[in-house]
Amino acid sequence: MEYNFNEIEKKWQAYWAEHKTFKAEIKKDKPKFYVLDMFPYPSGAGLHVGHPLGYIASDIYSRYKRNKGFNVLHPMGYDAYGLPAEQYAIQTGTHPAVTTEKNIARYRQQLDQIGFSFDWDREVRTSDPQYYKWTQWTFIQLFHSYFNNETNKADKIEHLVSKFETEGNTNVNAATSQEEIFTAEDWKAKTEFEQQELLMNYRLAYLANTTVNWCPALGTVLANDEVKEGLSERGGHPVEKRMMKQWLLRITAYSQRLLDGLNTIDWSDSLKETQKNWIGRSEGASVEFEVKGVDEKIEVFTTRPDTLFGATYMVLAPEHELVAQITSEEQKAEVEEYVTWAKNRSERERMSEVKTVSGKFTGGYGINPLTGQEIPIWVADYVLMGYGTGAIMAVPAHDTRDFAFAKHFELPIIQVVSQEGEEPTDPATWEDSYDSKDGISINSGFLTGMKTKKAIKAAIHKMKEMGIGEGTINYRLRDAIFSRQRYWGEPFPVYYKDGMPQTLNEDQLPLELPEVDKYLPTESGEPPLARATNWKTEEGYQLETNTMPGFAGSSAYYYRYMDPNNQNEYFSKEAVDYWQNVDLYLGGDEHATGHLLYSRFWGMFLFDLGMTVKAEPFQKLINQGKIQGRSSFVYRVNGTNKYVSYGLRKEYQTTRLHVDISFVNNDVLDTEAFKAWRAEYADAEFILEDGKYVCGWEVEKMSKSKYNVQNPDHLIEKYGADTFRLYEMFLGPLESHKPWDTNGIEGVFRFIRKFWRLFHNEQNEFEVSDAEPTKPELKILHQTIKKVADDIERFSFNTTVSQFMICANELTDLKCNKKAILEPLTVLIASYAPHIAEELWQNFGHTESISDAEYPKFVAEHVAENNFSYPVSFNGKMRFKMELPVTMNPKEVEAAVLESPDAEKWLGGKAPKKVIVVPKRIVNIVI
RNA sequence: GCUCAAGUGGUGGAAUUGGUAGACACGUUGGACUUAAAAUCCAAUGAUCAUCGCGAUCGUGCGGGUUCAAGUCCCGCCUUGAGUACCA
Repeated sequence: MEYNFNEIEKKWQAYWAEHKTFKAEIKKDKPKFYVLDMFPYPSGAGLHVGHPLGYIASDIYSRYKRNKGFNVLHPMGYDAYGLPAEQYAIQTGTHPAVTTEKNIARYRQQLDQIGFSFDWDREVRTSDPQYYKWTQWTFIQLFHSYFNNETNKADKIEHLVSKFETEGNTNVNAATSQEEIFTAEDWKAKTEFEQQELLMNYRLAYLANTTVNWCPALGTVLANDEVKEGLSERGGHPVEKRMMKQWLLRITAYSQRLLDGLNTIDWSDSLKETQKNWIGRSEGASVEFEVKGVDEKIEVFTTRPDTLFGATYMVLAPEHELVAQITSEEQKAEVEEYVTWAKNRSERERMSEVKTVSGKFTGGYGINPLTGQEIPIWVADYVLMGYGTGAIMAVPAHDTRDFAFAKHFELPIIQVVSQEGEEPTDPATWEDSYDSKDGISINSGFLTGMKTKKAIKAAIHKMKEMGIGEGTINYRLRDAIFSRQRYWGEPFPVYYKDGMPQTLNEDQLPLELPEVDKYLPTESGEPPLARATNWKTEEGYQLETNTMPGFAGSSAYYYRYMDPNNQNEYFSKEAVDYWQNVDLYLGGDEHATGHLLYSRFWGMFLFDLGMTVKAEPFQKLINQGKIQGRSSFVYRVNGTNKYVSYGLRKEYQTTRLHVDISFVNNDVLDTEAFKAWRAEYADAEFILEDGKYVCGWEVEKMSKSKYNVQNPDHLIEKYGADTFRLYEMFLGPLESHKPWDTNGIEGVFRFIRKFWRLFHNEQNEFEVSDAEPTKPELKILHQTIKKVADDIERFSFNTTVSQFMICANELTDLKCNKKAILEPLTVLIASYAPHIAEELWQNFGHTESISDAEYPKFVAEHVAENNFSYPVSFNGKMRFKMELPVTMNPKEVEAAVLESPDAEKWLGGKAPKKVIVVPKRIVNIVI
């Protein structure tokens, strides 16, 4: 074999490992560059061709930056805690640590054979006590912190306590769920238990009784981002709402900073948009409504205080605390029944019934503070307890949902917004609500005649004056539920003393995950950790039995990589001062609202503690697209065991069946392999076209059940890692989703062998010449130097591969085997195909790794041309080309073109109306 | 429903600032080499028309518009994918 990739690749992988070629160290004289991949969860299935796509791109970028003179940090590790290993443990009794270890070994072996430039000395695993010690440590800091809205950052809870001792909470502006105002005397009068309970309303990590997403099948609660369409993201099990006492992180305190920070980072617009929507900021006003005959006020949130005059009824969420108090005797039974029904529905049921209107009248009345009018109070599940205050004023004329509700229950509708110069019509005749963000107030007392924007301001001003409301900002973002009733996660560094949670001392960390007899909840429904014997502190206090969620360990691993073996602190000041933050982060977009939001929050908190130097952890972020499978199909003639070829299938009644892509080559089925596949196909008969059985195909998700999984191990065995790397990049733009084409890899394999032949004679001996390069040879080299650098910088990896092909084709045509050309070319390709590059580099006589080589300098003269071939268009249509010196000015070009015989033919004797000359681009003649 | 992204040959895709549409590959067809196959090399390959070695017309989802010039910018639609789901 001429190009023995197997031998070459093994040789260089061993070399890199042995010489620790990619070990990153702080080098203050060199600029740093931190390239990070989202670390994988090591699943049992191993990698398929989709997984390494991002790793290859980031590896190319890392190697390129290294050649460009940067000190590159490019680490890898494992997000080792997770549900699959635990589910497997429940079924088989195998400890999740064992499964995880095994899967990691397999991942490592698969990663190694692709030839990545990771610094493996920096590997982290979230399930390693030396790692999760710092996850626990951060939790303790969060517990002892609150968010000061005055300084807009986290502060020590002790500072808050001393304030309470001197002046109570009257002047405290903090992110809190504490509503009640108290004085210093009140504070001092409280028992320690009461004080601790109150502080929970301020802590950034706090314990609270709250509505959670409970997943019975997984036996745990889930965070909002772990629930997709009412089902658990992992496993797709139904999720329901439940009240439970849980740990939460007060991420909502950072809502505004999380929003503002988006303007400072280089992420895709769509990802920023997703985060913006998830944070969901809306400006509006809170308004108090008095309740007739009850000494309570209902606070509502509205974005349209200008429509207050159109509020004809109010709605409380079924869970609203005032429902029982407001409900009249006559309505009591009905309302109670409704509330019970609404509370007991699963999320999925609730969502599928979005279009059906339901609700009950409570019998109570609220008083419109501006009109003094009594309006009925309803309870309905279209109002959510989780947003705003869980109560609304309904303006049916101008809100779609209120309109539908009012129509259904025949409640009055009053129009209060109109368009300028438009006559108001009778709302009773409307088909839809009039949702105008931009109009003129009508029927609205002092607001009448004002434009919406002004009316909103005026309404807020008036309400403030009356002391019934004020302008407020609401966020959709909810605090993150941080407890999981699972085994395989970080234990909380928390114990309970007299019913109140206390944190362990930092010197007691890590609190290691205990052994349990079964990975299931106890008989009494407590989490698995309750099974651990003596799960108590030395003093005998009960330790927390919940564990932390998946995002705990992944929220700051990027900082730990900077100093992964530090025994004394999370990471040293020196390390973080040098490495700062991640310059380039690559990963899937499924983490848009989970990991990427929690990480930013976690990073901001560490920044507030003064531990880091950048508020945003990931400066540039790229989401690589998914690689889809290309499924193949056979067409079985119904009721027979005959299979008809794709082109003839219309002549029969057929059923389309997936067939394993390993039996299919260029859409032609290996019928013998197919017959051998399964017993039921052993006697299969085929109706062929042109002597072949042609399969149909479709692009689908890559999955086992569709028999379209491409295994990287097989491809690397067949073509080598360098070809595999090049082909993954050649498939298309990094960020777009694209199908894996089984056939295309052959073309890249052809290219790499062609490339190899440039350096070798017919006996496959390395042979390059010392001759001076010619102008065309220098031209293609320098074009390539420029194109490759430009394309890598803009993450256009597919076009770089094309350029390598163009370059190799051209040098082959020129029969160029000159060292002066091929040696720099080797450096250019080193980031994409590192093994072959190292081998050739060594043959040139180098003793150092090519990763230390300098990226070749681009010399513009080499690509400069004396002439430019002008495309000449007539009325925008290209008709002919004309070669002219680049030194000609537009006037001269125009003259030269008009004089040419070609132009004469197209002009047909007429004088051109206008001639446009763009130097070195185009000539356009208008006739 | 709302938000975002994307629609270019038989296929993956290229065209970076409005300036030669289809680079580079795959596939297909024909040819060379070979006992044969593989490998390799050469040629053709958007569609239609053509007195097919001159050429012409059409062509980047659809319909308009701006411009000397539009795949690229603007307006309206269609389709696909993703996210979100009563957010007041």
